[in-house]
Amino acid sequence: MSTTWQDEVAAETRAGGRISDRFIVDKVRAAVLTQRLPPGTRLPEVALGEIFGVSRSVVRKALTRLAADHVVSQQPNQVARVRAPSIEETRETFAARRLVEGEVAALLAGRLDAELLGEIAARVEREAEAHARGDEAARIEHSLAIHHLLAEHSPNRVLGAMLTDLILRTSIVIALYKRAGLASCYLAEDHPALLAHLRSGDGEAARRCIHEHLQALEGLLDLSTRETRIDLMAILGQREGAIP
Amino acid sequence: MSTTWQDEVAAETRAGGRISDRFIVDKVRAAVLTQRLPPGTRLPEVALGEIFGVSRSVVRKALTRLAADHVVSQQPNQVARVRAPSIEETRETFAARRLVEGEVAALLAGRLDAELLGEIAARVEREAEAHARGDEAARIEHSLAIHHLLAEHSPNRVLGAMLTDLILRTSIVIALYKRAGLASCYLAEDHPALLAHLRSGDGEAARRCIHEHLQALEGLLDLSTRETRIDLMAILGQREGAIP
DNA sequence: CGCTCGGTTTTTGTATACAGGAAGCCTGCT
DNA sequence: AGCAGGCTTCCTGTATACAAAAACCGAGCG
Repeated sequence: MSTTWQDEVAAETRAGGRISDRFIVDKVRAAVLTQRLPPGTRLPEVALGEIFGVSRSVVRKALTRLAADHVVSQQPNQVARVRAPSIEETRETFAARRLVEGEVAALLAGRLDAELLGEIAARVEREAEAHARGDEAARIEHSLAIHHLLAEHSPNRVLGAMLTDLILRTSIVIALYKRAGLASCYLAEDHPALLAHLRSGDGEAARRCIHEHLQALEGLLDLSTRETRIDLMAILGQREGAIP
Repeated sequence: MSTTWQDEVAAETRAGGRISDRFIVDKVRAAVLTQRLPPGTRLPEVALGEIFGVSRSVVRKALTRLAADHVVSQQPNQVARVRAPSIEETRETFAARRLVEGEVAALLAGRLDAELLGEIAARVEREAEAHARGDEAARIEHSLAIHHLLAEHSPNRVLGAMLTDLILRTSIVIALYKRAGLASCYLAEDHPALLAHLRSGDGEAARRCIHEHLQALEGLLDLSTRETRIDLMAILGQREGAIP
């Protein structure tokens, strides 16, 4: 994704699609996830409007939705900024996701049809391949897809929607707090083990598996309280020109 | 609350406050909770704007936020309508709340300071009094306050925010599906028992208590699948003039 | 050198105008 | 009478203009 947003807008309009708030939400969210938009980045409405070729009305709607998704923070009479979840919030988000995704996995175990199981199995395999060949972007895509499949097919759709939200939020903080030296947050055993439990129908094992998986993932992050780099960035940080 | 919205607007402006989207959100939400706005009610932007004395911009923002809270449904190029959660969604909402509020209660047990415990105890007492004297509105207010106190003071604020949302949603469906003959959804033993567990610090007992409480509450509703009264109302229902 | 005060600039909040789509309605035909 | 088609009317989507608030910048002073 080395293209600029203007290029994508041009491609979209050529393809006959109108630029709507949803388009903007997707692009900004993707940019935050890949850290092309670092935390604290200012997102003025007019600037975004010019980039996407729409008026402030559409941009405002998009920003409101991004705020509801906890991607940006919107305070009255102030510019919207890319949110920088604190270390504490990061821990709490992981804890919440452990609870919710564990329950979803437990509900789902043994109830998956063959097609869905196959889809998950394919993703698990392709994730391992991507990791082996060092393609981190592809690995993340497959890993996210696995968890999104669980969320989308949750028998309890309310929990499923909550899980979708939590997956996004954890992805953001993983990008934020990934230990500098670490090439990848990959745990080779976890996804295959989860798949096995889902297939065998052992709900409690699936729950435990999810729990440990997320615990391990959180452990790979640099959540040292001493170094409050992020808070400083949020307070001082008005690095401009980051809009590309 | 027998006053009309126009009266409340007049009172607010006299008091020096501007009418903002938040004001509208609160009023509509309250009206939905008390069923002054039945499910399916149309909420055209211009009509709301005239009632509250603001332009469509503000109304739109309010409606967007109400949609994010699952109070109204907004589909492209269609009027916003008061949402009518299905029976299935009702069950799923209760299940989600059992999971989340159970965890919050377990986290909270034994960690509450004396002041908060006192506040909860006072609410429990006043709820019983209100029930004894047949003041259902006051009883609901105190009951909601108890659960909101748990949500607000959750050590995990992410879970706390999720619980706040679920409390609202369950309140809506309780109002919707309350068994016709039932005067009140009151379970005399539950809140005092919860308080005792929170005080003693037995987290698992508190979780179980919440679980059973919510299960009992759900049992008091009329969720018979045969009678799809609500779906019909959502489909046919465009009873107008229900705005005041 | 640091701080404060005032003006300027940027940015959001709100209202309004116009265009497009959906729903309802009335007429005319079968 | 029932139904199809077109028309009118209502309602939302988007753009834009103006007002108010906040942020920024620089001069003047301690």
